[in-house]
Amino acid sequence: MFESPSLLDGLNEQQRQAAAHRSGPLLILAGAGTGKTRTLVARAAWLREQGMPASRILLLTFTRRAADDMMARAAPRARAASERITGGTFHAIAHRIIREHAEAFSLPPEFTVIDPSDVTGLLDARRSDHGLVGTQRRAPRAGVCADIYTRCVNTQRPVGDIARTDYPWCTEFTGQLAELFRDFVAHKRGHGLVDFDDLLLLWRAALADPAAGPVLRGMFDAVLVDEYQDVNAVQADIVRLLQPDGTGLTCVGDDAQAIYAFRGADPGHLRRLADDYPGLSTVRLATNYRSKQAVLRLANTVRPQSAGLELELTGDRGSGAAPVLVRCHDEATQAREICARVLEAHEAGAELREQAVLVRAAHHSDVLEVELAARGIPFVKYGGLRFTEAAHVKDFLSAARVVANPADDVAWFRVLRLHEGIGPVHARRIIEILRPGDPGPFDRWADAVDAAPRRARAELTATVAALAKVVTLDRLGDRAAAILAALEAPLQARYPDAGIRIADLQRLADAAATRPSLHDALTELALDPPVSSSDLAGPPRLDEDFLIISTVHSAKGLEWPVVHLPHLVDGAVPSDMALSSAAGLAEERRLFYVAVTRARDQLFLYAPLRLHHHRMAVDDRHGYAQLSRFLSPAAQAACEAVDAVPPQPVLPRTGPLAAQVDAALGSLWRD
DNA sequence: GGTAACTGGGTTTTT
DNA sequence: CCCAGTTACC
Repeated sequence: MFESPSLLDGLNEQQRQAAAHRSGPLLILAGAGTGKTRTLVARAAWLREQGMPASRILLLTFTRRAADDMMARAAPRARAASERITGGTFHAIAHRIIREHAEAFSLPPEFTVIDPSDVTGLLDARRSDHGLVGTQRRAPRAGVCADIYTRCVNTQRPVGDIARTDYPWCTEFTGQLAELFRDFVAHKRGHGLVDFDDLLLLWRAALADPAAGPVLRGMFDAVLVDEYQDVNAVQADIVRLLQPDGTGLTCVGDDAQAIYAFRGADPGHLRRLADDYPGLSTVRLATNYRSKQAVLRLANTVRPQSAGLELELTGDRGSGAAPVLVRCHDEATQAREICARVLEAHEAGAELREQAVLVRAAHHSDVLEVELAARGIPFVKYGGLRFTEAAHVKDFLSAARVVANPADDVAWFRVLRLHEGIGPVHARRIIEILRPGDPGPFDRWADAVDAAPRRARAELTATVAALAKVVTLDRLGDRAAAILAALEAPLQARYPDAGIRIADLQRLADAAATRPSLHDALTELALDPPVSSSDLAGPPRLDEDFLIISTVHSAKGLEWPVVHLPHLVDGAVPSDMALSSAAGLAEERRLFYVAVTRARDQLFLYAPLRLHHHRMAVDDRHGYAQLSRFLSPAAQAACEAVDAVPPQPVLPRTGPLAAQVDAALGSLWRD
């Protein structure tokens, strides 16, 4: 059979086999750096060449960035919608479908998508109604309730089950939790609120529906799923419902890179694909095109081997330099060592943006960030706190949501509380009176305002009146600007640095104005929040160069010529939160594997041997940390170890200096 | 007496 | 940022 030479050119034998797989369910087991994106892009191109219209190909990815990247590579010059592949995260695609057919999902067309912090807030507000106020006994807090809820949904296991296995200290509250969750769901339905989990549940329900299912299924002939090891039970159901016989199904994954169990993901779904689809063909990609052999040597000592899906990476980029393990005296030394090596690599020709510092937890880079700032090394941090989590951004988004969906009382709560003199109690009372219905909340304001303390009434009324007027504006840009104008006074009163924050929001308003609708803008911001306010200004200019700091989770799927991995001590990597269970520890190991395999040429590992707030049981008095247990003898043999000591000797203990100072001061207190 | 505002200590990972 | 405990207002 003749194939277009350009299409499969440059692919190796296995990649080609996967890209040009005829028909029937296909699983591509792709180790790190084995060209899986490339293969997936080639497969989409091949399907199109076989005559499948692009619009009938669905590409499900883990992040929106991955989807955009792949779609740009699959059809770089696609203009018409029919030439474009449908791509995005499960959540984004679900939202697109639900928004378009809100009535079919029995949702009001103005429904709003709430983010996890809204969910926590909502649960917190209703917790006391269900005997979950832990003054005497330790009742689960709002955050824990939210975790249990989403875990139940995403693993599809009942609350009692989840409590027993994952939250044993909450078992006595199972009954109350169940009631709370029932109430929570009813509340969401009653107020046009949809959380992230609902997006998946609704899509799945529609696919399973005898009437709607065939229509939704019929939209796509081929379904390509990336990072299949990180799907949860609901997502796995969606895939099965989209492709009941698997004719057009392609899944790509690597169970050694499963790092989202905490979110309900289960690599078991990857392993069970063969049971779900008896005709499954499997292709293994094991040739690594990313990393030098010396990096792969370390990676292979870390990679967990699971039955049936073994994979040993082999490279084709030459041997390279052994990873360097830098044992540092303490965290400050670690920060200096990282800076020194970043600059050294920079001197040797690696731009700052070709280097990344990957951390287990966002705060692991705190000391480093101070050091970088002091040395004038620019950096951008990914993961950790997001732009939309900043207080003023939440304020603005809440105001926008009040406009978009006046029944959204989570948003009302925040907008009301922004005003001086309004705390949780007054806000709740006002909302009680505003309760949606006919007439809507804006028309009931005259009654509700009486529930506010006298001194807050004038300002509140001004804000609400300004927001009510926004609805009458047509253009999205005008709406965004008017919402910001409505908030200006309370923002000024609340934040000492209001000027900077309002300028920030100005950019947000401008960015939102480019979206098709306020709902789309809000949902996009919730599902895929920009990592920093500078993100809104578009891609940074080419001449700007900065070091990347990222959590390992956010670094998934990415690569850099030079990678720095700090905090390789037990309690940090692996995290002390995960030490108590074998499953948790296994996930930490996979996380470390993902981190190591991000490096193309050079890898630096850092272990601060003395930590300030080290909470390990071992020899805690002196804060000495143990080298990460993942640095086995084999792993250490793959590295070159060096010791870094602080530049200054530690000062020996002296006499009672403070007493001497006090005595000297005493002589000053004579008149 | 009931609320709001302030203070100090702590923080895994995210669609 | 979030939470708990405390102080300071109405």
